[in-house]
Amino acid sequence: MGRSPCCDKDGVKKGAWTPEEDELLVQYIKKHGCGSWRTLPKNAGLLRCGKSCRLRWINYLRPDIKRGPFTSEEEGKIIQLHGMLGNRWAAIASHLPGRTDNEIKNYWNTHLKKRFLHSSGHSLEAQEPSFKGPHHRSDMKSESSSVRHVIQWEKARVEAEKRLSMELESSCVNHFSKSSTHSDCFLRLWHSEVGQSFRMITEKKAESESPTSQVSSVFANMAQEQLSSLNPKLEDGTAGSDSGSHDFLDASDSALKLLLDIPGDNVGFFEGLEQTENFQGPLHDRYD
DNA sequence: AAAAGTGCCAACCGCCGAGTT
DNA sequence: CAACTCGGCGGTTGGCACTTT
Repeated sequence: MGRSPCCDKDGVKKGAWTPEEDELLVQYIKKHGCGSWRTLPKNAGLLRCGKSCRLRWINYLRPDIKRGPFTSEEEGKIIQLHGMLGNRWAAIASHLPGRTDNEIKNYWNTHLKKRFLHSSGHSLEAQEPSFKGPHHRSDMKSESSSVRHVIQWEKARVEAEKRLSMELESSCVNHFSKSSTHSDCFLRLWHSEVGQSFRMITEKKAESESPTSQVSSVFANMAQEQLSSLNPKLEDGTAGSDSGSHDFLDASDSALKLLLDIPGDNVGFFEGLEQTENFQGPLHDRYD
């Protein structure tokens, strides 16, 4: 089943936007709002694809865009959120007011990623043996380069997170030491959007035989046990996907905020999994 | 001064999921 | 239920600016 292009390729302008085009787009959206991106360019008198207009508005023309370099606080948030969410730039951006997913993605790829690889003490490319395919599992030495690439990357990432968390520990408000237990933290995480994503991934992967899915399943079972012991009412395991049944829990925003407050010691359960061979992180199916 | 190399970022491309017909 | 539209997302790239040789 093919799909029609989002716009007629002929007569559609591409490349850098001119100030005149920007002006047309801004004026139109100010008057009529975004509405349908597909029809917007025609109505606004622009020879652009609707997608292009949307991107231009979201990444550049929106009035609430924050310009200028990232602050160290923003950088810290990006690092921690990336540790939890992986390359889900839009989700990360939603926690950084005024920053766009594109901006964060660029910043990560051009600054942070490089810095982590450097500080982790080994380059990813430095260890590149023969490729034996993604499912070769006899031992670590013969592990496929792509899998080890992921492992190396995860290690570098976790190290960086840990370091950052320790740095922040002294200055941040320790949410958990005051009112919550470790288990409580876990419970909240499990019911958050993050936890929901993870459960979905785990369910899918459990169908296959891959080591990654086995590790994920262990994590999922562990989580489920914790959950059951803490709140027997939820032990059927389906409750987590029904946000309406957990009015004591906030949506993803607060859950992530909570996670951002976790000091270094409390993210140990992620780190422990990282030490397992082939671990790709509970939320990182996109690395597959 | 010019060529080559590198970094950065705006914009494009193609895929996906949700919603609609 | 299949076919299709649309918005949204992440990966990638083109081209400009700057630095190095």
